[in-house]
Amino acid sequence: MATFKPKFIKPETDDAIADGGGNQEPQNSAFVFNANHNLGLVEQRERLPIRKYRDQILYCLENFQVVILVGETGSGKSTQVPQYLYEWGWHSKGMIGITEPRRVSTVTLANRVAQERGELVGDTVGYVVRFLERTSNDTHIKFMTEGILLRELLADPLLTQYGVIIVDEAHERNMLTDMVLGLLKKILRKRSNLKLIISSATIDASFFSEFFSWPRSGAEANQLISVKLSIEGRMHAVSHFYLNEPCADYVRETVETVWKLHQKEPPGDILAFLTGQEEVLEAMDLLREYIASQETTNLKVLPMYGSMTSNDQLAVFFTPPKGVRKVVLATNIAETSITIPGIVYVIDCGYVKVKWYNPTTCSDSLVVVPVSKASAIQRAGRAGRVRPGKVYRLYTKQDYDALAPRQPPELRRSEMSGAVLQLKALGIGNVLRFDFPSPPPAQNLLSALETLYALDAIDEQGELTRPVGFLLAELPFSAMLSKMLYVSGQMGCAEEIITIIAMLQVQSVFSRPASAAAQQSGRIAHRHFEVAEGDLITLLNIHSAFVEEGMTKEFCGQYYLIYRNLKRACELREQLLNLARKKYGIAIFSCKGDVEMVCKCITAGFFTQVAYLHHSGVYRQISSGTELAIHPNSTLYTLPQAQYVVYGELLQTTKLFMNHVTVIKKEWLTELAPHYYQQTTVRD
DNA sequence: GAGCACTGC
Repeated sequence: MATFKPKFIKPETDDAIADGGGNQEPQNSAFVFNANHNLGLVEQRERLPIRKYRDQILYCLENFQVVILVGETGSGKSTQVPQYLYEWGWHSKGMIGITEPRRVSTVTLANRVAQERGELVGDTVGYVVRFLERTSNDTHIKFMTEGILLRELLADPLLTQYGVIIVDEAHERNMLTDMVLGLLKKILRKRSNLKLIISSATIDASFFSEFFSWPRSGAEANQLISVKLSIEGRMHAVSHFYLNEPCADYVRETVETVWKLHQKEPPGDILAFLTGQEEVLEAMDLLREYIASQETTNLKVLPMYGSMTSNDQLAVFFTPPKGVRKVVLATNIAETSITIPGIVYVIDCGYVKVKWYNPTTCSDSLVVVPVSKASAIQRAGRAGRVRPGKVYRLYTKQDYDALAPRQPPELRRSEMSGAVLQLKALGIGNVLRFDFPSPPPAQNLLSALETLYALDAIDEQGELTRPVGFLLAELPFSAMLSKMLYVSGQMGCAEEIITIIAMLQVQSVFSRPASAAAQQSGRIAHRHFEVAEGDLITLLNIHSAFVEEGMTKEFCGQYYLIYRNLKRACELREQLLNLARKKYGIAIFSCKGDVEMVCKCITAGFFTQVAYLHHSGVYRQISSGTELAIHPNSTLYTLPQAQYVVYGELLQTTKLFMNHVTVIKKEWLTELAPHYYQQTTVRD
């Protein structure tokens, strides 16, 4: 099509391809193509791209304390490097520990490595994730989640059991990754015999090598601490195309690009990235208009976003019939979490929706911002998995060049009270001076310290209090929920509070179907559990009903609930009950239907997050007077407004919305948090 | 009347 080509220019040099070749394998692919799947395990190991780097890796580890391994997951580094170290005898200096960001990959990798060694997992190769442990005295290669290593640090601050630590997927820069890296830096300076391997994406390698460098004295003064090692990957080349001029409406531009691509380009499926559900649905409608204008339709358009039911999501994994092209309009879910097969063309709108913590209002904002280069590269890489592909970026080459290298890491965008508590428990007195890989805004740390002080977890000097502070640091959830649990032990309703906490740990239990009719039925079904006290008591009701009805899928189907999440909440609940009783000595009693008691415990955790009904008819934050609204997802949205409520979280979108809302009585505030609420500050 | 996406102790 003549009108199509001039819109995009191909960069004159191919350095855009070289630097943006998509050399990043998704972290947690649902599908990993293995060309050697019918070879024996030994031959498979020999054929992996990483094999030819083995001696180099071992050499670097002999000579440097920190090795930064740059390359993709498909290169086999997560499974092979631990084995190379073991085969070379590194385990004689202590265990080889590998941290992973997720439970599933931890278990899968351990199983795979054990299998390659012809052993059962739990022997030489073991793993530890929350609630699951497969290790023995013979375990020398130990896979674990980052959270587990952090917990081990509490008992063994110098990690004396370990000779080498491998931090896998470090470029993800989760909150825990950053905590672990900051703490490891401290340890490495004290223990010169501890080695660290960081697995990273290209874009972050220099950052890590700068972070892991510090002055040394004597003969070693000029010797570098870290070294970078790049491992080539197996991706196909991706050609990059840009707009000549910025576009005004990227949803429309996406649709037009899909259509032109479809007319002009050879077969191959299309994946388009948009920022949210609303845009995906809008683009679907626009594209349907194009399709309706044609006589024959050989284009299959599919949406893909997180809140779709998993059944609807499955549609994108099917191969379309011959002669039909599949177009997937997706949110960021397709960037790393889900790998859609058959994609040859990618359209990148250039924006992403992110959550951002605002310490002045203690709320999260949901904002649309330009993507980072790392994301743009990751998105483009989705086109090069099956054969050479093409990416169409709906912005100019100049705009691309000006993009930030990466999104600020999670730790800089999040509420910090949990992290601060952890650091305090590890003996780091002044968290403002802790060496974070990317320091969070001081404001975020100060706001976390204020919260912890209000919860009575730290004293005026910033020291952890006994018993509350130390208990809160040990409990595996947020400081406010931990406080709630602590108080519930004293008030005799820990059973109910543990249920509520477990329900809050899992993703939403409410199913939200795509069709309008089903949405309406779902809403009516959910009303069955709703109570005037609010969302947390509603969750309590759902849990009881689920258990009473035999925890069946049928029950969930009938009431539009997500079985998978409810079942996980029940498992979590059982384990929390055990943990609270055995490890923390919390008395587990049920208040047997005394709802007021449960609401009081909720208040004891959330008392810093209170809103009162202003005479103008809107809610205001009690501490600041800021206007707040009940989130439409809350059960209280449709009920008459109560005078006082506490909330679990604030989200800024079109308004400042309160979520997880519970109705309270004003008197409880001065009763449960007298140090925080002087009688006079509680308004009527 | 509104919902980027995840993960962990």
